[in-house]
Amino acid sequence: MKTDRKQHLIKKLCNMKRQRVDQSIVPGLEDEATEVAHLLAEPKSEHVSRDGVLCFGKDNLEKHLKMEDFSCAFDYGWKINYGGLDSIHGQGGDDLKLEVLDGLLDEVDEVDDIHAAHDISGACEDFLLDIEFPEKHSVLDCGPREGSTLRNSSSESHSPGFSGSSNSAGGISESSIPTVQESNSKNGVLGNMVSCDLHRNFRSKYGCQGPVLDTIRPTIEDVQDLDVSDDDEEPLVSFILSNRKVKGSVKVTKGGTLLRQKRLRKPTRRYIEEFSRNSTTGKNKCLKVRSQEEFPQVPSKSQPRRGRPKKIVPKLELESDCEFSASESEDQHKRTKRSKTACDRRKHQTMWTLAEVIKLVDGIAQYGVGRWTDIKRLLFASSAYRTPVDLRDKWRNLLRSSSAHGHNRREVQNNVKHAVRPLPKPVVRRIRELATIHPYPRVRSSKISSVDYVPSSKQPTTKVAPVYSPARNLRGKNCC
DNA sequence: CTTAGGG
DNA sequence: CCCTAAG
Repeated sequence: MKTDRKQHLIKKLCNMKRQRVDQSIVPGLEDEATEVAHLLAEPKSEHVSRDGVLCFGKDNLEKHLKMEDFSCAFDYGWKINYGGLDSIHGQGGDDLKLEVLDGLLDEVDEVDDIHAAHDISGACEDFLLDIEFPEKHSVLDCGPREGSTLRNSSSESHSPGFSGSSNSAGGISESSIPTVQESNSKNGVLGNMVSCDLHRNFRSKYGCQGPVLDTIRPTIEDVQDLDVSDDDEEPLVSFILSNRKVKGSVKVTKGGTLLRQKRLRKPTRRYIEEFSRNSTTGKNKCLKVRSQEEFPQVPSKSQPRRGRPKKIVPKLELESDCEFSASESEDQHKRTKRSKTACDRRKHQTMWTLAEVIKLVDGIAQYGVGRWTDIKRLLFASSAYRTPVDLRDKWRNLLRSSSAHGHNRREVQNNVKHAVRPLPKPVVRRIRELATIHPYPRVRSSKISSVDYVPSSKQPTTKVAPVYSPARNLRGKNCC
């Protein structure tokens, strides 16, 4: 009987929520919500609380509806259920999330970003899940603000009433607080306990940064354990979890298990080797430096991922180490050298987000191929990583991939989509266009063959050609 | 220092 | 991503 009523209430609530989505404000909902919340809290089944926790991050409303009422509705499924308006807003929300995250990441609210993200909004729909991983990954860069960003954007997606501020990046921080409260009240629908928990988290989050880590981390661990088996079924969940883990300033690329893996993997054999070596030689300085790099908190702007200095520091140490290790065999010495360099240049494979790719493509469209430093300075100025060389490499890869499954088989591409990181079709199209306009040296041959490139068409396409020389000037002028 | 190209 | 050669 209780469950019966519960369901009824949930449906009712659901309807109200839909109303709310449309009308943006429905007085009296809070009361109803509280009532339902009590009912739900009583059974205290595991999944209720879990859902509550998991729903915390993104699309609370969506998830609630999905899990409780529309079990078949997932991902964008729910958008379909809710018709045009919501579809638009939902997409807008996701789109916005992209923009906002990226914008904050770059600390520059460039209009370009918005353009870029907007361009791909259609594509995002398909690739949302794929985007989210890298996207959240990049969130690492903006620790403190990330929380509010996420929440803000999430609420954007289900409450059009707030979408007024969506266009201005400046309004985000302002609107985030009230929005958060909104989210909380929605969360409360499923359980006050959860709500309380969230409130705690929020409070600590907005109050002070320090304690947050300690507060959140245990929660994460708990939820993580619960969630392990559901990871496949609930991609959003993993997304949320990961995001929260990110708040713990731990680098995470995917599911929760990776967290521990990474942590465990940190003291590599090489590291231990070095450790012992250094301790025997009594050179702690080297060790210190290494330990700093071995445990990178986040690729923050203040600590560029790979700076030129890195080259210098190890070199000096190497020299002194050579002096010290006079007794060592040459082979060992050689190995030390190699391991040192390898250690310093360890791969921090920061995945390219779709937004980044689009920015890159935009930049290339603007400045042409080969002006990597300009593109880097103008579009990736705030991305501490991503050297011009990286951009070039990425472009090379993009060319390759775009030409790989180009005109041949779209279906295959769709199949590959799941295996490899897919590239939205519009983006691929742009890449291919750019590739035809200015073929990349050397790769050109394969490129041309696939696009049926005619050399004469390159010059007439003056759209980009003239940019080349102005860009030169720009480079000189551009001091920011 | 920047770019191209190879690994 | 990394490294190196070339301008």
